Amino acid sequence: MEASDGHFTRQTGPTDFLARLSSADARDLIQASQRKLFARNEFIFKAGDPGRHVYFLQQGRVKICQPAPEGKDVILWFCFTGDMFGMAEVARGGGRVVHAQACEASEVLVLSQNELTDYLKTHSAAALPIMQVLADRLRALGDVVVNLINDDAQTRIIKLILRLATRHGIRVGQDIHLNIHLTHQEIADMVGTTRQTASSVLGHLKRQGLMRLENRRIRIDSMELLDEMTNST
Amino acid sequence: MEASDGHFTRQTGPTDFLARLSSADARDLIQASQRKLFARNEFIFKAGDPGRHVYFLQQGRVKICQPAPEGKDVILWFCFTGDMFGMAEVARGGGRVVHAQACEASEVLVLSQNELTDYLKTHSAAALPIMQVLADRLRALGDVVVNLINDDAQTRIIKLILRLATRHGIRVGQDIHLNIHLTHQEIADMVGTTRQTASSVLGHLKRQGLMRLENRRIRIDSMELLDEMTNST
DNA sequence: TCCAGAATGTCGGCTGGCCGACAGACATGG
DNA sequence: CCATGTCTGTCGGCCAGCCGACATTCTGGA
Repeated sequence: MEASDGHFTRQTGPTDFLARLSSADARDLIQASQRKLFARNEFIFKAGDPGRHVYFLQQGRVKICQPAPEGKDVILWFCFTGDMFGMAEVARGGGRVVHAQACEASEVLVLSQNELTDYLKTHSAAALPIMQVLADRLRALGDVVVNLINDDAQTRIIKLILRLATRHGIRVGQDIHLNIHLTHQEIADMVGTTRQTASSVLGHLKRQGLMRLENRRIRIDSMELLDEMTNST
Repeated sequence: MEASDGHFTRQTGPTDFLARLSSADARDLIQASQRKLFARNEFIFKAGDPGRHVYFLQQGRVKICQPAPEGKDVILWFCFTGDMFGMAEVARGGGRVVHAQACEASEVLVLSQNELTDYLKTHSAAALPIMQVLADRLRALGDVVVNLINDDAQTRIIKLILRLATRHGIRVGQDIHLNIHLTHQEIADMVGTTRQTASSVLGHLKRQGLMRLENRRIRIDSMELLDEMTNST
């Protein structure tokens, strides 16, 4: 068991892009870019915007979600300190297809497309980490797709929690804390169910003592037991 | 390569990686890599393999699918002539999580991880097209996720067909031909339904004169009408 | 050319989970 | 510290789509 639902290792998170750059490359990136601040819930960009900038999250938390016709936005992933986002549209061209919204007050570095290509010309070693981030997300989305296709609502929710825990969880004593403010509605939207179903599944898990929600933040009591529920019931 | 210029948005296919390289870069890539042939249905790699090589499809068609616990493989996407695949694991490290299987006799260029990094050092302009390919797939998977979450079976199937047509369709007279051999089962697996439901939806569409299946290959009579069915019924 | 194995068409029963509805519990900013 | 709007728990009715089963058609390899 090596891949998707395995156990977690790095604290820096597999998503910490900035940490992967050499310190010289990171310094130059900071120098080449412009610093910007965003308030909680503010949009950094929205679907439909031109999309000529890449962002690096220096501090804070950002939610990437893709709007669907009837206002049902789907949360694709979260960005944490060190993460890069907005890259896809810059590389590929065309406008934004997703929103990027600050979950809390956040500080980002902004680089225009031209600045990025210039930077890459002189810092070719930075290309690989970028590919890594993209590759990593590709794999994560692949898992999501498989999950959506094969699993029932309860399993989807459990696997979502495990995915988040693996990527963003912090061990606190016996527990694992997820420092993401999530409503049942948002969980449902990430997993393709209704709020009601999500509520009932989460209630069920809570009653089994597998996890809690404290102030809309997930606390996991036992990854192992949660994982087991995946193949049964 | 050609995919003749009809009324289509993008011709060369957004997926044609090799076409995006400068001719010098492409030449060097071919020189640095090793040529390999695969028979129809042969696996180029399987989930669990080490995954230290990138592949460039010179000729043929390759199916990328991710295995799920109970043997229900999910087809994530297809690669056509000029496409790159196997990049994600090379960039990210870790074993393969997907299978790559030749849909027909295919010819690929193989590059080891080291050869790739060496190549990128001397051909830094090639980094951007790689990012483009990854970004493009990321976006495609995002669409799939939203589609899976929001739409019912019929709409999912129609949108799948439209996606494939947009990316890989070839205009032939009034029709658009999709040169991909697909069984109902495979369509169902891409879209998260059962074979029976897929059969019935496809039968329905055929009866409406919106599309046909000739020798397991999709022929679309009217993209417009198909598209309309997306928002109704 | 022929034939076995694969793919398709279709039916009915059954159920997971959607939908609407509402009461109670928070949490947050004034 | 309170009020209000948001979030959570839970219920019952209902239906899209799953499942199993079967007959029929197709097709690709020998």
